Amino acid sequence: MKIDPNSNADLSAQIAKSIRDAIISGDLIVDQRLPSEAELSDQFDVSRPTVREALKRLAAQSLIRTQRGATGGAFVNKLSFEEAYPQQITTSTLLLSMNAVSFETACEARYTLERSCAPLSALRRTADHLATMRAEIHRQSQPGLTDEAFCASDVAFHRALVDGAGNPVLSYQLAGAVEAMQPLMNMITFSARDRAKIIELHTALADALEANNAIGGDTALAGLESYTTNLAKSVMEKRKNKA
Amino acid sequence: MKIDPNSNADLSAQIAKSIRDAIISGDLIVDQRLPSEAELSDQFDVSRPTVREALKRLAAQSLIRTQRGATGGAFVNKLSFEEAYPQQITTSTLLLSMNAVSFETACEARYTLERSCAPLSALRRTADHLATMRAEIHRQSQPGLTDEAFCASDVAFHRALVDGAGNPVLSYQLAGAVEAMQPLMNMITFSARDRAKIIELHTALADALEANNAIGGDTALAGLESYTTNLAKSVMEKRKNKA
DNA sequence: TGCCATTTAAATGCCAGACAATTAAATAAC
DNA sequence: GTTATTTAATTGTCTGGCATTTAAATGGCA
Repeated sequence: MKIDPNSNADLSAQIAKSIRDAIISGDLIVDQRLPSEAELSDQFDVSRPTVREALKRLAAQSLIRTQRGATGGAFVNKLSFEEAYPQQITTSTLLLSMNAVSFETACEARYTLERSCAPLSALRRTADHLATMRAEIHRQSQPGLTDEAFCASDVAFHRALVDGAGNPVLSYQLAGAVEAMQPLMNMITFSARDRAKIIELHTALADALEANNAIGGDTALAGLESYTTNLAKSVMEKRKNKA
Repeated sequence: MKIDPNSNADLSAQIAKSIRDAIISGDLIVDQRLPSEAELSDQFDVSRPTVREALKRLAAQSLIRTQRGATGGAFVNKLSFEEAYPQQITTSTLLLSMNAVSFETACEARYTLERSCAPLSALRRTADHLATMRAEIHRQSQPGLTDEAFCASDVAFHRALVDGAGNPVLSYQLAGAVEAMQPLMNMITFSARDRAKIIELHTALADALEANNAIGGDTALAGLESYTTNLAKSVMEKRKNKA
């Protein structure tokens, strides 16, 4: 583990990279204890605060966890899907909002990915997944629901669909695509008629999955995509005309 | 921006969360300058090193960038797809290796997602994408190629396929799924016959995309998936018998 | 006036040393 | 043998300082 004095990166960034590489390459394995901060400062020939900054960088990526006390220290963290989810969602959300991704582009990505999960979900969804979807459909039909709550429920519904495929890698990769849409969806005002149509398509989707009907699921998702896209388009146009 | 003294999290973690929330909510916008480290220590009533640890956490997530000098400071960073790619890939790779995800599961996720991109790619791929795919096919047929280089070229080929869909959100979401497979693929030894078969399927795929033939592309990808899965299965069995 | 060199000030990068808080293990007391 | 106490190791935090970088302010000069 050495440091390049010619690099123009911060010392803490270089140290973090060095340790990160060791984790990725397998030189440091899960639950292995890193040297103490004092030892690391010696090894890298930097001060303890600098080492700490490096460790915080790694902690921010959930690559290590720290424990205080006598047998404490920094340990290589077993990155779990649960931990990775929120990061994935945060990053995806910021990517969309900061890069002015159009509603169409984001929507296309989301539905393209979801439609690829639907056949697997039709095959493997459990009763639990179906129950979640039905519950969310029921919530969506509540009259007093705010637009935001409606969108949140929509996300929960679609997450259940994705999880139904029974592939954690797939669930992880899609978490960003599905959840990051919510801020965009929140910009839309849903009329009672809009909601009824969406609920109808959600019901058709749940029915298809319950019947292990992959083609029906795909049809419903395709319908949702075109309906959502058109809805967004008309809302945007109305807003433009007003302004 | 306040801190909860009852939380058992590090001060630097709390401060990082506070600033991160401000960025996500839009209270801090892209390129906006954060208060200086000294000002932040005053505002949060902590020392400068603690503030710095918080800022390093945010820097590790590419949420801020820092500049030295008179008009320097920490600025909200415009998170770009280019920056997000490596993080996504690192996280995906570690998730697979640390959670003992089976080859089948990872492979299924990868090909499921890729097959969803193929129709769009058949529609929109540019000459550039096709050229990249052809070049990688050519590289794959070089006799002296190591298994690792073969896999790396495989990844590049599939990235071109995904990028051909012309949807940056899709490219980003799939980067993890495609690239994270490489360490798993590297565990396989490819015989000349294996490579020939894979190159044949790659060629069929490129031909289909060139002809805007979505169905042909899907067929080739399905063939690739089953061939890869079976290949991995037989390699694993051989290894098991040896041991 | 206009241009160039110098100085200055503000900010981050880094360091040394110290103390507080936490925790497990070693030790002592009963 | 069990419980209470002490001890030592480690991270968390603070104070204060110096080095480095950079843009802007200043000053000198034509």
